Amino acid sequence: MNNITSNHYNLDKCNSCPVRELSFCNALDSHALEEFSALSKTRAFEDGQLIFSEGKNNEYLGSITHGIVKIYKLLDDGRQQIVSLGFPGDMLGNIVDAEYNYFAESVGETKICFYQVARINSFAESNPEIYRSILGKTTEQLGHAREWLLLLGRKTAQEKIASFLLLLAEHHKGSSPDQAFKIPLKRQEIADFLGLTIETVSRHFSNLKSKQLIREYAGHMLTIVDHEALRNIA
Amino acid sequence: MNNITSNHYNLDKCNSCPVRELSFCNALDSHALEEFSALSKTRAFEDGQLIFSEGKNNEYLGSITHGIVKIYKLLDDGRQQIVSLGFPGDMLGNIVDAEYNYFAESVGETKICFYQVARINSFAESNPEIYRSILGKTTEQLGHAREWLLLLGRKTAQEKIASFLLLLAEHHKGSSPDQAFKIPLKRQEIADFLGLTIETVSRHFSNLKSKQLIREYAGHMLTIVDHEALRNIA
DNA sequence: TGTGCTATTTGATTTATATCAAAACCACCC
DNA sequence: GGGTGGTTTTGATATAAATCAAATAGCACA
Repeated sequence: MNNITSNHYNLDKCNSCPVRELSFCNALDSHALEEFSALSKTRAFEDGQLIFSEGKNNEYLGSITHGIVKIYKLLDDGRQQIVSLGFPGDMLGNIVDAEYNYFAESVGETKICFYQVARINSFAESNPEIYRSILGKTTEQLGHAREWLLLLGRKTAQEKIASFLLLLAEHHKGSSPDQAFKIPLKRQEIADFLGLTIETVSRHFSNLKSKQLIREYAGHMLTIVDHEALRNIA
Repeated sequence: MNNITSNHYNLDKCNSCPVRELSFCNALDSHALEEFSALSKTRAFEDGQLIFSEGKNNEYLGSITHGIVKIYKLLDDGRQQIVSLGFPGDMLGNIVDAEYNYFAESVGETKICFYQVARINSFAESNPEIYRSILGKTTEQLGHAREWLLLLGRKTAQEKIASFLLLLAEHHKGSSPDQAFKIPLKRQEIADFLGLTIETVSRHFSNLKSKQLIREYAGHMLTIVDHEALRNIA
């Protein structure tokens, strides 16, 4: 990542942070947090900006504060697989490997709070609980990855789509259950997340619409009409 | 897991441990290791024994010392997906979640060194570096899981088989490159690892044999004849 | 040496999804 | 308000892998 310092703003720190309770820094007490937060730099991204790149030096650990980040891998011939979607509160990157192993790209407008890995390690000398906290986030990501292994390896296209829609709905839990929400990914991205082609995704969306389980309007606003039926499919 | 104390032997501790350099306990200095090792109980398993079960209390963290463990998830109708193969030195379970999220089963004869999660946490109060070490193993597993997401989502059956064989070969690196090794999994298990059916696995094995890229004899001893070609396929 | 039992291979056929192709939709901009 | 480019939908067809079915191989044990 180049130019980490551009575009950042250090003023509204953790106290006004929207993911204060969710982020890995949550484990720190207020004294430690004050020290820790001084190490952070928040940066904003527009839609589709590359955040991390495979093979690059692993210099930063991030915490997503706004928006969504897609993490993906590529095969030589361009086939792509999204291996994770990062939502607010999710950790981005790791402090273990010497290099990044993935591409990370913003989906819509996104803000991320970055820490230098080296600084986290120094900080940890007097605050080792930060490792426990990062471990918690990593274990959570491992759980999601393995859930998706089951989906990719053993679910049908219809089951994949239903699971995906329920995953999105999970992230709008705050609002009422039948609330409409925006589908943040394009059809091609959904395909790359579910191991399908764009046409198959589109067809199954149409199918669910015609069965009245979902409705889509204004381009990409989605309402899940029949949660129960969708859960049975998934 | 029931009956943790049966079948164990505490005599040969870390000094004679075959995975001393690989396991998460490696991070500890000899003093800390002495204290830590007193908490461990090693247990042996025969082929096909259930080690962990989904939904059960997460009471133990393990380190595989001998053999292979398959970690898998199930769908309601019995479809199965192996989400990880654990080899010697790999960590089994986690210290974060309240419950196990997977089934774990021995593949062939297996030995595992167990620690109670509660005891690890007490130990960590004076030896917090153990968290950093567990984090390292967890990050490694996350990397493997995401590699497999790419495989399941985007690779063809032939590419899957080739990748699988190279993965196995990786774990016999010690021996010479063209050395024969035993395929530890049955065809059905390979299928459940690669998101295929048993017939498809069998056909592609036959195909690779007829193309002289691999040879198989004495039931399940495998030689990779043409590493390079296999790597090109994968 | 034969008798089951399970695992594996091979064959025939079906099917879900991919591929190829074109039309429809949508957002943006002059 | 009508072009322009990208995205999505829909249709026709192809194909890889699944399914169904049966033969073969391998192995434990009488």
